[in-house]
Amino acid sequence: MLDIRFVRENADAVKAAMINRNAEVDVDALLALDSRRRAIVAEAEVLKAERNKISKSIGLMIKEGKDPESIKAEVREMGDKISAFDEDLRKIDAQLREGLLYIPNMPSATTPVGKDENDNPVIRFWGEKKTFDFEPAMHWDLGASLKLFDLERGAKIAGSGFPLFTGRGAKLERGLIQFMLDLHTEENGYTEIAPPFMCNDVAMTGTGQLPKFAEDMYAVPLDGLYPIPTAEVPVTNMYGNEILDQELPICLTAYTPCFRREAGSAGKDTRGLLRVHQFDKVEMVKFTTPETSAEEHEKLTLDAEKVLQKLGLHYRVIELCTGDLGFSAAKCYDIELWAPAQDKWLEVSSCSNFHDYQARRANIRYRNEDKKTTFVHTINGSGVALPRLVIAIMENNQNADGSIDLPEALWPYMGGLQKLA
RNA sequence: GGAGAGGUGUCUGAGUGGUUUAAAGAGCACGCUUGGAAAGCGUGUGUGCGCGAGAGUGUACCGGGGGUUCGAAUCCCCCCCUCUCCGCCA
Repeated sequence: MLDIRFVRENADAVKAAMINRNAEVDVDALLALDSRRRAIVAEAEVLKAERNKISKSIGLMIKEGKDPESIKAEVREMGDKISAFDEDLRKIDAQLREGLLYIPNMPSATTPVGKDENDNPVIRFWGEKKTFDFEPAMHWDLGASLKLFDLERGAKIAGSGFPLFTGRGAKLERGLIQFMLDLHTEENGYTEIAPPFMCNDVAMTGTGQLPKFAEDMYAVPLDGLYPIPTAEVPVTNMYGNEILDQELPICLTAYTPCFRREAGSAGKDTRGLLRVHQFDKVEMVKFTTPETSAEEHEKLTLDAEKVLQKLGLHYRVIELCTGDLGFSAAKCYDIELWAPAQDKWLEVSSCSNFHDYQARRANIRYRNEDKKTTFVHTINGSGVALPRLVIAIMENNQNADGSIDLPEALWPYMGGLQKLA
């Protein structure tokens, strides 16, 4: 969330940023609450100071054998007033926090201003489009004929959007996960984390899923838990309410399944593995100082790209403009894979710098060079999400006979298997 | 799920209603001392919020939330977590 003091001192900039984001936020209402809050705090604290003084003198009187009854009544009255102030304050604090939790992050100064996804600039391409001397098949047809997954049976036991992988398809999932984790831990310098796959509402609020996006998540109300929509939630919040004494940056990677209700996208991309309710993903998360976060964000994006380069897949990197930027992000690159049968770019990674937005919500701090406690910057990105990666591998590497060549980097992870036939 | 024991600052650990403004020790920082170091001595050492240009000052915080009281780390209620034993279980 934003710092209320920042909002107070930069009200116009905040309002402008919200317009660029297409977000409707009543900044003035929040500032009115804030000034009421400070007025009440000031008044209440004067009373409290006085009460503390008199209470102390009552203690002394008792020790000296004097009768404090007359003063007690007076202080009791004071206490009632203080209680009333505290009650008001509790309400205002809650309203203020709630209001702040619904304000999206300020876009970075380097984030391009734009209205929607059509204004997202392409930053770079890698590789090139593959050409075929036959009509490339869709991944759902390839997957069915090669028996890599069985989406009907997945739908039978859980519902559509819950893929069920079989045989070599299941092994490919496992192999890809291990390939990516090995790459990030052995070459890119990340430490592997195996976190809980469910989180509570505090964690979900810390990274920004709650309170605004509750309907995007599955929930287990009986236990107050949510199956995670991304490893970002447990891995970022593992340092919640802490002052980190480790050297920054901290670079972590984690494999987790991800659960998303995809509310609001019903009927879109419903076929095959394009958009599913449960998928596997390897995530990278960094905790950095404000000074190095921009640089670490660029490096993390390159770390995600390395996965695709090793697999020999054509991709492009785009930068999200202010109108398309995610709620908590200040700056974000999307990496998109080319899928020839789909004839589309498929998003497989979203690499975001959140600045101190999540750190403030989750209360994650470190001591800077002056020993002053400071909010860290958090960065994360997919490295990468599996279903669309699998689609791209299948569609790009297919042969006329319906077989699929596996990228060489995967051979060791597939027990030497080089081709799905 | 049942029974019990715990949760105090960076750490160890005292504190069962009133100069607690949380003892003491360790650690850490700075200073003195020293050829240099250790030891010794001295000083300092939390977080949030309010006010203040600043020095500073007020307030809140002893797992979390409520309550009793003029006054709560301390008493009462609810919850969370850790440990031990029992039960159940991959």
